[in-house]
Amino acid sequence: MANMRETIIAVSIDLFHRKGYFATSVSDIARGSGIQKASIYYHFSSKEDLLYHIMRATMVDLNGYLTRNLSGIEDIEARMRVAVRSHVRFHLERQKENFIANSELRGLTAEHFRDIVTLRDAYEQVFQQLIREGASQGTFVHGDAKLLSYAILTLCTAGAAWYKPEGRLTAEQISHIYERFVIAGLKTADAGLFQGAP
Amino acid sequence: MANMRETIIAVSIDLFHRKGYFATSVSDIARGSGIQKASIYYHFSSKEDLLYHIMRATMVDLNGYLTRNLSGIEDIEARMRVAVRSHVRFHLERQKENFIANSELRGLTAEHFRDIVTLRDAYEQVFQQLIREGASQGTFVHGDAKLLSYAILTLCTAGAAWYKPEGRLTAEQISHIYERFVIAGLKTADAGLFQGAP
DNA sequence: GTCTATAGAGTGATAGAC
DNA sequence: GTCTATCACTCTATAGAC
Repeated sequence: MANMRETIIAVSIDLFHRKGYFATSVSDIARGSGIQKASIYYHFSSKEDLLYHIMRATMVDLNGYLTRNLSGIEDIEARMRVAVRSHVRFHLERQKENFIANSELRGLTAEHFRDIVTLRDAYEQVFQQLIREGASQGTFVHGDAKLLSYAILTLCTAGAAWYKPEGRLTAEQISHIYERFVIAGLKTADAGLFQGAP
Repeated sequence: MANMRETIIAVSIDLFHRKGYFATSVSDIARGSGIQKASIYYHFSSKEDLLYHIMRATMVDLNGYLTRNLSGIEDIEARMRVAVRSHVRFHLERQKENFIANSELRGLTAEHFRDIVTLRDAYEQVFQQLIREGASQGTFVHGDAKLLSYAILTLCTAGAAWYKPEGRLTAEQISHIYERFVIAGLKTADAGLFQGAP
C-alpha cells in the first residue's frame, strides 16, 4: 500500500464492514492506518466524506461493470443472464464495499444521500427495462417491473452477503446458480404473479 | 401508552429503525418518551439491554407465530405455503422490529448475540426441514436446503422491507404473491440448481 | 419512578509546529 | 504530510434527593 490515501480507504472499508460506520471512530481508522487521527483530515475533510467516497466509487464501478458486460449483446434473455451474472459477480468480488453501500446510507448527508440513490436508481432501471422488453416480446412473464427488479436484485445481493471466499463454491458457480434461478422465475412464474406493486 | 416501560420500548423501536442503534442516544429515547435520560436506567440496565429486549421479543414472537400457524397442517406443500405466508405477514405487520432484528446484531454483546443467533437458527431449521422432507417425497426439487432456505427467507424479508402500509397491495395480497413465487421455484427449478452451498 | 447533577471517557474536528 | 495539543461537545452510566 504505497499511498496513504488508499490505505485509509482500505482500512475504512474493513472497519465500516466489520463494526459499522457509526461504531467506527476516526481514531480507529487512524490506528489501523498507522498514523495520528489529525492526519486523516489532510486526506479527507470529514468522516462522512470518507463514507461518501467509498459509496460513490462502489456505485460508479457497479454501473460501469454492468454497462461493459452488456455491450454488444442483443438478445433480451442473454442480456438478462449477463446482467444477473454481472451483479452477483461484482457483489462477490467487492463484498465489503457493497455491504457498506447497502447498509450505511443513513450515515450520509442529505445531499450525498440523494446522489447515491440516483446512481442506484439508474442501475435498477437497466433491470426494469430488460424485464419490460422481455415481457413485450413474450420472453418473460408480464408483471410489475419494479417489484420484479427488487426481488431479483435483493435475492442476489443477499446471496453475496453470506458468501465466504473459502467456501465450496466459486464466484463463477454461484453467479450461474442465480442466473438460472432468476431466468426460471421470469419465464415460468404464472402471469399476474407480480401484478400491482408498492 | 399507560406504561412507561412500554413507551420506552415503542420509542426505541421507532428511533432504532429510523436512525439506527448506534446513531440513537439514550437522550433521544428519553426525549421521545417524555422523561429525563437517567430515568431510562430505572427500566433498563443499559442501552444494549434495551436493544436485546426488542430483538429477543421479536424473535420469540416470530417463532411462536410460525409454530401456531403450522399446527394441525400435515401436507408438506401446504406447510411450506403456510410457513412462507406466516413469515411475510409477520414481517409486514412488525416491519420496524424485524428491520432492527436483521440489521443491528452488531450492537449486541457477544453473549446476547449468540442467544439471538440461536433463535434465528431454530427458525431457519423449520424451513430447511420442510425443504428436505418435500424433496425426499418428490414434491420439491433436490437442492442444498440451507442455501434454498436463505434464498426464500431473504427474498421475503427484503420484500417486507420496502412495503408501505398505504401502498396499493394489502399484506394478505403480498404474502400470497411470495407464497406462489417460492412454491413455483421449489417445484420447477431444474434439479441440481442449488447443489453445493456455502 | 422520576428528578438534578455529574463523573469519566470518547467524539469529530481544528491550530499550528515541523 | 504528519505530528502534538486541544477545543467544544456528546456519550453512557451512576449517585443521591425527593
